[in-house]
Amino acid sequence: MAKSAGVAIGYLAERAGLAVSAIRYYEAQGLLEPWRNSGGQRRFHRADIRRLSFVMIAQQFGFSLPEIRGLLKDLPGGRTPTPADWARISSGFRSHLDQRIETLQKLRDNLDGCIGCGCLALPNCALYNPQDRAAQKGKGPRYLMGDSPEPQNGS
Amino acid sequence: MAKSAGVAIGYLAERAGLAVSAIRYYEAQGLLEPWRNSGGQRRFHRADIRRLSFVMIAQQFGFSLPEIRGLLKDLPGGRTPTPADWARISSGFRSHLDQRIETLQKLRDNLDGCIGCGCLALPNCALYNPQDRAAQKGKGPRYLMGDSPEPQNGS
DNA sequence: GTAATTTCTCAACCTAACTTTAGGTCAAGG
DNA sequence: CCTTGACCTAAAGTTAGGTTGAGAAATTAC
Repeated sequence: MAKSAGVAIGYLAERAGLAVSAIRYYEAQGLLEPWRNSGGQRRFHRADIRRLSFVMIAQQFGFSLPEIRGLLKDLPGGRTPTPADWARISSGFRSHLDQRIETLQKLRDNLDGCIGCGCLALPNCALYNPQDRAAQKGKGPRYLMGDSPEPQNGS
Repeated sequence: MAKSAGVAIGYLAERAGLAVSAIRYYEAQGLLEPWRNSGGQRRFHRADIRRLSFVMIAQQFGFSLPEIRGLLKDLPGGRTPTPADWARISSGFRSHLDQRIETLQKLRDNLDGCIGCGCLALPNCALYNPQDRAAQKGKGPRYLMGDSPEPQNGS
């Protein structure tokens, strides 16, 4: 038992507040592993509602689906996750989140300084200086989010 | 004078740390308005380096290109922007940025609470509860970032 | 006066995260 | 039995933010 026949995709979708198509897509991305009933239809654990909630939260935190799949590795698929399971992966979240917040705050502080001094018009402004940003790399969607065109002299 | 022949796209690209193609794309999106020389090539103001810097910063802040175009409306295209110009739109930034930070902090606080109490497994957790999120709408990429499938009774 | 760069346009391609569509199958009700 | 609604698969479409490529014209360098 324990499996108690499972729930259908439509039910899961409604409970999670997602489109059915999104859930199929998530399965294709390896975020869920439903089984099939005799007629070939997907059956899910009720606990997958929480799993999907987690996915949605993680997305709000800025994680990509592959990254979320990684986080979910820590969540046992077979049994209902315990609070301890959630706590474990949640704390992984925590550090990512802290970093994002810190980055934004730094950006804001910089901006504050610039507003005060008008240095966006000057070459020594950290926010302004393109070379700084180009140098640190890996920020925005630079080069299709993966840094293709560069010198590439040697690995 | 003042226009002093302007600079070429390649120069601008290098100074801004962007690909040439990106700059053409930004022009197509209405973020820049270069003029053309006698041979039909784009010529830019030197001040456009800063304009592009602004675009890149705004992107890091999470603004979309249309939104950035809106912010740039306040930047006069014809003359070199003054520190006062930058200060004006920077302070517009400020409030957006504050909001983003606040949202993330709330999320973090919620998460902290959940880690402590294990309530991700319980129905009263704000982070967990799907219905809450489904109800507030307009968060993640729900329905292709624009809420299509909803009413759908007509058409 | 060439040769080598740059730049031009325009269309096609790319990734992420889904949705939509087309053509069929399964399950329940009357 | 027949209809209705939920479900199935596979492929194509969508949006954002660009990149890539082809073929031609303009600029720059020697």
